Amino acid sequence: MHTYKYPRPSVTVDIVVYGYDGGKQLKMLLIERGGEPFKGHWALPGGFVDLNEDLETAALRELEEETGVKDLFVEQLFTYGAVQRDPRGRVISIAYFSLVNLQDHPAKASSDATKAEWFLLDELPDLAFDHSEIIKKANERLAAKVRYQPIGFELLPAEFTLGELQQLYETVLNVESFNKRNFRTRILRTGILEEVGRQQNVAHRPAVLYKFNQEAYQQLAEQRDGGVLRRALDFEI
Amino acid sequence: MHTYKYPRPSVTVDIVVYGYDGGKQLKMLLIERGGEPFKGHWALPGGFVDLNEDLETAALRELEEETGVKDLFVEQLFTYGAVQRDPRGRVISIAYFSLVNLQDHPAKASSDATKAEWFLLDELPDLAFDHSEIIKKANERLAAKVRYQPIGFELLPAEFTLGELQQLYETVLNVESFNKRNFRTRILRTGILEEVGRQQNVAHRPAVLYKFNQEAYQQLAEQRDGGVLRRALDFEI
DNA sequence: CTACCTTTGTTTAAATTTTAAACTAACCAT
DNA sequence: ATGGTTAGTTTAAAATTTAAACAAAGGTAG
Repeated sequence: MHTYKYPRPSVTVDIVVYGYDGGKQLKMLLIERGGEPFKGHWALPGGFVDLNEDLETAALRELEEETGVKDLFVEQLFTYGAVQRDPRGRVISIAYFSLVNLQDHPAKASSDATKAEWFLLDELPDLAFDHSEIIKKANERLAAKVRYQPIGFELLPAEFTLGELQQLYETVLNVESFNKRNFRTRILRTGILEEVGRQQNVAHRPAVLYKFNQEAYQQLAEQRDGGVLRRALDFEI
Repeated sequence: MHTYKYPRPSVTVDIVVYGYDGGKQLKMLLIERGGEPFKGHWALPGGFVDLNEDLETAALRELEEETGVKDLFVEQLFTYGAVQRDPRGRVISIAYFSLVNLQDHPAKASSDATKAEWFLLDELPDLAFDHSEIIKKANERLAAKVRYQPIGFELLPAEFTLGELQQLYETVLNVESFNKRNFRTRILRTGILEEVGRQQNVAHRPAVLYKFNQEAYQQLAEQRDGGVLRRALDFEI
């Protein structure tokens, strides 16, 4: 038992993980809750923060415990602390956000969660707590992020074509399709792509395969104003 | 006394408030700590969250208690939870962020704080806890925010000239001076300004006075992609 | 009252960038 | 060989941006 002079809230983390498999829609990783409250409901992976671990560490630990998904980068999304958001009492939750390649991150339930599954974004079930609100914010963040940071590094296979990269952008931005010629020239001029070969065995002119140039990608990701990239994508969006 | 089955962290809020008075630099509101730890050191206003108040409410309450500053809009910045960030034990702090007009928000110390003062941004003293890190993040957020949201509503007097608005942008972005003619046309075409009269008694051609068009301003502030505004400012930055 | 100073505000032509049409290339299947 | 399909290039017209030159509206000094 632990005793304090003043009352204290519980603190949890929740993790919003987007997965991509090359298709026209993103997926999201959810768990089915094995305990009360909301037993049997779907929810974001997450749980209580240990006193001797940092917040991000807690997020990664809970995610792996509940879904088996690991080896990913997370970024902080928002902290939810409405007085009544959890029926167990005052619980403040720091939400995290991540993008992964679906092939490398299968979901397998364990411990607290009875199931862990990838859901298509427009087929999400009803969610426990205020998790719908968290996901709404995450969607906004993702749409905003795309505009000032490069995406793809975590979502695509190591080598990919410009067509695949464009498909990803169209998926994330939920746009029909933007001009292929211009996407090409603009993305290439950012310098984040490096040619690594050509497609094999396709029934048409083989596309050039690219990989991300780590250094240029990193630089774009860090410059928070996103000038080059924004200008590169500021069309048809 | 309050007893729990598992240990719990303390939860605080910290508030980064920027003030503007028409000059070439922004100011920031700090307090001198009246109690341990870091007694006598300067720090961001802030304090413990009550269990029956929302996070934002706690931020506004602590700010008013410590500095007398009230009636402002805050937005969440980031949550700091490193294990060793506070010598008193595990303390997780949700940082908030705000912009105010200095004329309307004088600082007057009270309660926990012995002093409350506005500091020029490049003359900040050494700070308690990890507050320097918080301010660094706030500065980044401010610079990023300017690019996709209109600013000025909270920072300028009700009526102002285009010159004053431009001065503000130059101050916030920390740029020398950008093209006056283009600033004019770009800002005007966003439709966020409304003419309300002319300057009086100035030793030169009097400038037109503007106020923000609430509706148009609000709309720009909400559309998270910031298209119009970004294009309006994407020059010389 | 006049000349002049300062800052505001407008017009516009040249430079740059964007857009998308037309075209060319590469591969497989039949 | 021919056709189907997707990849990739060239380029001229359209749109936008940039900044030079200029005009306007006050106050002030003599």
